[in-house]
Amino acid sequence: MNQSVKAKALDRIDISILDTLQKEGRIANVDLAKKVNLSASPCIDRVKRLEKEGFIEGYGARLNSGKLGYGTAAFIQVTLDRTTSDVFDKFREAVVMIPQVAECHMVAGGFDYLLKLRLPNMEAYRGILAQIVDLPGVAQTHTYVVIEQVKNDRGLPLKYHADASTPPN
Amino acid sequence: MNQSVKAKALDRIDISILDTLQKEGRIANVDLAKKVNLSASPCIDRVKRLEKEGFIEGYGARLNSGKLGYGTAAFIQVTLDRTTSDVFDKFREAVVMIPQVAECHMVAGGFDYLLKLRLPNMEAYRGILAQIVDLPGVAQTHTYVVIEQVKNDRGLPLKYHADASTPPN
DNA sequence: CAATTTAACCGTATATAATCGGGTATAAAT
DNA sequence: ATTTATACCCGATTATATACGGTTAAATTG
Repeated sequence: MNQSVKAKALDRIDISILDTLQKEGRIANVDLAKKVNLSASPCIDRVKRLEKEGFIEGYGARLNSGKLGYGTAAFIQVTLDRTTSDVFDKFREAVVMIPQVAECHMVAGGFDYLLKLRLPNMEAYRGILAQIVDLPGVAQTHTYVVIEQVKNDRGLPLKYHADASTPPN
Repeated sequence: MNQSVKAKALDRIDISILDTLQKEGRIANVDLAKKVNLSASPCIDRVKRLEKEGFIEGYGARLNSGKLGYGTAAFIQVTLDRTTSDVFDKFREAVVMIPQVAECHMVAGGFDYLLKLRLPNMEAYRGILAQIVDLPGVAQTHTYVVIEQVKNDRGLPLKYHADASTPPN
């Protein structure tokens, strides 16, 4: 009983709903129902359940980053000078405030944090790097500029397993 | 005239719509209209226009990856053995076929590709790494396992600039 | 500067979809 | 075998999306 809402195993219809919604988040419930071979009522009940149980966290429009002034992406590896808990906390607190930092991951192996940046162009990079370097505890950074997006996440590869029910938490 | 559909500059209402939709992709048009101080008709007209002009590429549900069996993330740096065009092509073609590869970026600086993986757990990593290493042209790899997600992309930091209209392509 | 054109908007009417309640069949439990 | 629970379908009601016609304001033009 660790979840706020009891979550039973997902059946193949649930998986199909999730898979459809992660690709077509604004599909009409009527159409979603057809797709998963249900009538409208049980279909929307399932969607509501999946939302309440936390499998669906929300919905969002996928925007064209290039057309909106964020056509350039870069990754920055960050190493902190001392690995004490409060240095980490201060860095985290500060880095999340920078809007251009799209993602920040704490990683094991060689350095401490991996940041993903979204920028209008390479000129903008200068300013952002200055900000990153001045963040509390930063010892050194290494930048990798993205030349080409070969594959871009369009959701989880969901599959239904009858045997071992979908791996929990 | 490089766009398939002529796209005029976005005004502050367009930006507000995009910003709302990237966070609440399934908001009712009526409510979206209220939020941006419009009535329903011009609001839905704008949304349709933003879709047609390609600012909005689609909609998707945000799923809880942990609860769906993908609680572990890792980044893999990949260096290819020869940097000829057909080696790159073959690698690309093969890497996109692996479902666990959520993202693949070609990068400048030190190595060639940066992959982001989504995995159920660390055991699954063994199998995937074997696949990656066996991909055509792969000379060496280096893995960074994500310990903690400090910040996770919730969309672009959109802002309206009256002066220089939103940076184009 | 007045007339015309254009663009964006609003309100209303209609079509479509979401939602709710009632009833049924199936499967599990007693 | 009976009861209970679960998941489903159907139809009625409510809400929302959409299409249409008219209005205003700004920009353009004579």
